[in-house]
This record gives sequence, C-alpha cells and structure tokens, in this order.
Amino acid sequence: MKQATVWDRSRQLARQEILEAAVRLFTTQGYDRTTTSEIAAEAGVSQRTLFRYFGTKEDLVCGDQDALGELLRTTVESQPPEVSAWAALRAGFLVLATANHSLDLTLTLSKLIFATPSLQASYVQKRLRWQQDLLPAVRDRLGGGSERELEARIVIAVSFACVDASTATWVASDGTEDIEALYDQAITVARSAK
Amino acid sequence: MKQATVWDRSRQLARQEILEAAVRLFTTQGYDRTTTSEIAAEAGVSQRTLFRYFGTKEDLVCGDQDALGELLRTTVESQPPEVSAWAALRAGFLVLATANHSLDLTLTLSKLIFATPSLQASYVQKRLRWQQDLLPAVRDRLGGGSERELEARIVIAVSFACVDASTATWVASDGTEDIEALYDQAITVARSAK
DNA sequence: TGCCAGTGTGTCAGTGACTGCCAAGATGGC
DNA sequence: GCCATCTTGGCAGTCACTGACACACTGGCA
Repeated sequence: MKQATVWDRSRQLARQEILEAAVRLFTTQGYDRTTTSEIAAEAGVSQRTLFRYFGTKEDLVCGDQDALGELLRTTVESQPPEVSAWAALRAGFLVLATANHSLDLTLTLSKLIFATPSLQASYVQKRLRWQQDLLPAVRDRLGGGSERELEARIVIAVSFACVDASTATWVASDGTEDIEALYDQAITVARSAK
Repeated sequence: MKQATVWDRSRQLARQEILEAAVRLFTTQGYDRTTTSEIAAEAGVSQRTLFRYFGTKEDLVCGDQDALGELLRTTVESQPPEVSAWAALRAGFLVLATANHSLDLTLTLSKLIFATPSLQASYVQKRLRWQQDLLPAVRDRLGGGSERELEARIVIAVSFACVDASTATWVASDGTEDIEALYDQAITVARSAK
C-alpha cells in the first residue's frame, strides 16, 4: 500500500504553508481584520485552493479539533472496564494535552480563540459535539441503563467544565502552570462542592 | 415622561411583523434555505430595515436571549442572602421558564435551534456569556473569596447542564412534560452522582 | 400655519465568506 | 507516448451584512 506520495507530499506542504500564513496574519492583525484572500496571497495559492483545504475560515484555527475529538472518544472507550467514568475522561483529556502538536502553537491558537467571539462559537460547538459523542461510552461505564443517560450528561459536563477552568487558568498564566495539576485541582473542587 | 409612541408603536409593529415572517419561513423551509431578503419581502420591509431591527439573521431566532440572560442574572442576585447558590440559580431558571412570552413560540424556536447547527453555536455562545455574568453573584453566595471562583464555575456549569438536559427532554416530549420537575430530577442526579 | 430637528426607511454600491463550473496543467500507470 | 486521474486557478454568482445618501414622516416650537 505504498502511496505515490508526490501529490501527497505537495498537498501536505501546501496545507502547512497555508496554515502558517494564516496563523502569522491572525496573530499580527487579528482574526477579523484578516481576509481569506490575504491569507491565500501570503501562502502563494489561490483563494479557491485555500477553501479546498480548509472548508471554512474558522477551520484554519479550529480545524484540527475534529481529529482531537475523535482521539478523545477512542481513548475514553479504550480504557479498561474497571476504570471509572471520571478517570476515563481524565485519561482522555491527558492524552489530548500531550498529543497536541506543539504546546506553543496550542497556546497561540488558544489565545486567538479566547480573544475572538466568532471563534469561541465554533470552538464551543465542536466541543458540544465531543460531549454528545462521549455519551454512550460514559453511560455504559456508569452502569448502562437509559436512566444513566442524565447522569452521564452531568459527569461529562462537569469534566468539561473542569477542562475549561484549568485551560483558562493555563492560558492566563502564559503556559507556565501545569495543566494536569490544574485539572486535578478543579476536579477536587467539583467533587467536594455541594 | 409619557412617550409620543406613534413611532414606538409602529416600531414595535414592524419588529413583530418581521419576526413572525421569519418564524413562518424558517419553520416551513428551514433556517438555512431561507434568505434574509426573502424574510424582508414577506414582512413588507426592505432588507436594510430588517438588519436595523435584528443585527443578525441569527438574532431573529436567538435575539431575545440577551434580555433573558439579564433577567436571569438580576433574579439570582436579588435572592435573599440565606438562599444557597444552587437554590438561587434554580429560582433564576424558573423565572426564565415562566417569563417566556409564549410556551408555544419557545417550543418552536427551541426545535429550530436544536435542528440547526449554526443556531446551536450562537445559542451556546450566548449562554456561555450568561455563565460568565453569573460568576460574581454565585461566588459571593459561596463565601466570597477568589478561591471560590473555581467552585462557582463548577456550580454554574452543573446547573446549566441540568437545564440543558431537562430542556432537551422537554423538547423531545413536545412540551408535554413539566420542565420544573425535569430540572429537579436532573439536579438530584447531579448532586448524588459521584 | 410654517419651519426645523430628530428619527425611520429605502436604495445602492460594496465587502467578505463561500460555491459551482470549467479549462489548463501536473502526475502516474500502461 | 497516451490516457485517466488529480489538482489548481479563474470567474461568476449567492448570501449575510454595512456605510452612505436622499427622502419622508413625526413632533415641537414660533
């Protein structure tokens, strides 16, 4: 199954180049003040090609999120059965944090998302989908029955809230704090708060 | 301070007419397959006027949410001091449920939002803002210190998750079930799940 | 009654994201 | 070298949305 890869390589290269140009312009000019044709020109491709690689302007920032959601779900599902729902989710989040290509790029993109309302919307929407996709696995881990559906929703929502809180703190600290510790701290608060 | 109200009345009327036309077209054709100029024509105004009343196409569906968020916040803040954070939030949500103009319209719009991804995004985003606005009040009710900020975030997130779950169930039941009971059920699950 | 300021509306042109279509060039298998 | 396949660029068009301008209407004041 060895692929010819001349096309594949150039595709990969073009994609990379477009992405870099986009991030460069976004960080210097801001997301809203950067047009897609500008990015295309900077990357040396036509606007049409840009939209073939990234279906949406938002995808230039949030596009990789889809793959991350998939990674999260499979990680949670592949935890051994004796692992609790809480622990399974924690494991999934940790894999995400370490799987992120470069912490530096992650920090840059996170700042961009936090600073741009329209990006926040698409980011939150993608995360909502993650939560939906996690429902079956978490429900099964809680005991299975459809009565556990509500409980599963809550467990997932709380876990994500902890990710949010710790991520926000992490970004605010410019990436100096330890995300894992922050998450555990948030979970501790959540499970004792009542 | 009696207002002249000839303008006000015609403004109110135009707004109402645009809104009704929009809902009519959205429910019959779907949100994405309805253009703003179509709505304007149906309402008998120019497209420009439509955008003066509703800054965004999404606002035609989610526009009133802003006022609701304000109502939620003031309700929570005005609860007596001895009321717990959980109870204060519950009180706020109840006011929202009953304050909704018409349950019928609410049900229609909710279905529209649930069925349209782009609407979900703006809906969720607005609700995120509500959560932020609620932070100070809830934190104070939990004891005040900045250490309570994380806890406040969690309490709010869990409460909203319960609203989500109960609303989803309510919409799925076509509005026949009692939202208040559903919410209490969700909260019970949330506070015992751990 | 006539004038004037404030406000609402329509028209028009324009921007920016995004899509369908088609022609041209590059690539790889034969 | 030939042909199917893939990729790209250009172009026209749609749709959401905005700024600018002119016109009309309302209410207050002289």
